[in-house]
Amino acid sequence: MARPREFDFDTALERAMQAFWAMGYEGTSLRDLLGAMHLTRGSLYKAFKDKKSLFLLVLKRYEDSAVDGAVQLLTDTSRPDGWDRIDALFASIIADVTNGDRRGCLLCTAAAEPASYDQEIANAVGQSLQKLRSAFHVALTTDQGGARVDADAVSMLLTTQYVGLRVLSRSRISIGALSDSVSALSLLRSS
Amino acid sequence: MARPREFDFDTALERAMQAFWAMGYEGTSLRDLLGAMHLTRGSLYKAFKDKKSLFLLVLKRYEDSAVDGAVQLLTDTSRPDGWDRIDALFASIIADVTNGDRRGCLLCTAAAEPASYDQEIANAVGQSLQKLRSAFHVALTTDQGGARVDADAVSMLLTTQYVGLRVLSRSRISIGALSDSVSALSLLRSS
DNA sequence: TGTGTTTGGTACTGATTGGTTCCTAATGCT
DNA sequence: AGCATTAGGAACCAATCAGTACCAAACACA
Repeated sequence: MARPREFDFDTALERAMQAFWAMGYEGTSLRDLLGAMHLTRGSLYKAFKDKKSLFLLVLKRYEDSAVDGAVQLLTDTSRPDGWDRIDALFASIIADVTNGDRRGCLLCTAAAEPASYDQEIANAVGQSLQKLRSAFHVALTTDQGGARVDADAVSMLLTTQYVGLRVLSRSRISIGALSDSVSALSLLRSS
Repeated sequence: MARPREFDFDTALERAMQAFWAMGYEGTSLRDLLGAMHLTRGSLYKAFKDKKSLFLLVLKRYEDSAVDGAVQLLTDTSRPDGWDRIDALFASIIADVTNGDRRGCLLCTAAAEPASYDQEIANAVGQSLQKLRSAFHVALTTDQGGARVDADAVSMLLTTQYVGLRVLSRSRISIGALSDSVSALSLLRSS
């Protein structure tokens, strides 16, 4: 009934995510997006309404990929030791940086930006972080050592640690320093 | 031998710091700065060269005020219990948010921004964070309970927590969640 | 083969970006 | 008083910002 779309919506969204991931919301201009997504203005605005709407879709996509990936890792009870799962998650953060990926986390970057003054963006970011915290909580309470009473507090500490590490990943901090931070988490294991 | 400056350099710098603190480096435009500093373009560019140079001065000023304040708190050996000092620092972070100050930390915000891709800015940020980590280290090794062998790792974990909390402060996260994170730090005390 | 509908692309919008130019005003020194 | 030097301020700069208007191209359906 009408001309079909020439580009793949999902591919374009993925590319937009990569751009926002590297440069943040304000830091990514429309030109950047058009280049990364291989689109022209007309197509972008027709398909995604405007920059903020696109970013909200990207946040959703990020939650469905990166965040849910972390959540699955943390809640995978086939690995009976919850702390093993937590260690694995933080090890993957270090591994990213070791592999030269210093983009950190889209959500964590967005949280620091003025973009977070926008209610819809703040809600999306907060929701994803809440998901992450809940997953930490699950890992702490499905630990083979048994549920701990302080899981609420520790899950939040781990979330804060996640955010801190991801933000520091974007700076030129040494991998050794990041590793130090992660290794200290073992002190929380046997409590 | 020439016309004297009509504005106070230090006051203007302080005002620039407040502006950058609230909106980040990229997020603060020249118009914002001129308004906040009560200057016109000519004065600003004559006195501060350009936006980035001004920001580097601001980072220095922030280190000399906010960071050094935290360092002094952490290294004040008149309080014999190092963990008391650490608790006091984190309590002040919560207090800021409780008092409605959700600006977080200038350095932490800068670390997340694309601004950190700039070497000079990244160096300044890294240096201040290193200062903070060293202060945590001092607090851990001048603790009345005696020096601990894992002070390197724990000091970095605390630095990461600091960054994470300051970034989350900028989002709409609840004070309760932030408090949870801080309260969990007590688990690191007796190890 | 039209006809209606949506796409892709270009040109354009007004506003804003960081930065410069240039002139006048204000001072200290001679 | 006159001169050198610098501050303050307005006008101006090209570049870029996000977003819109408009038109031809491409398709489904009749």
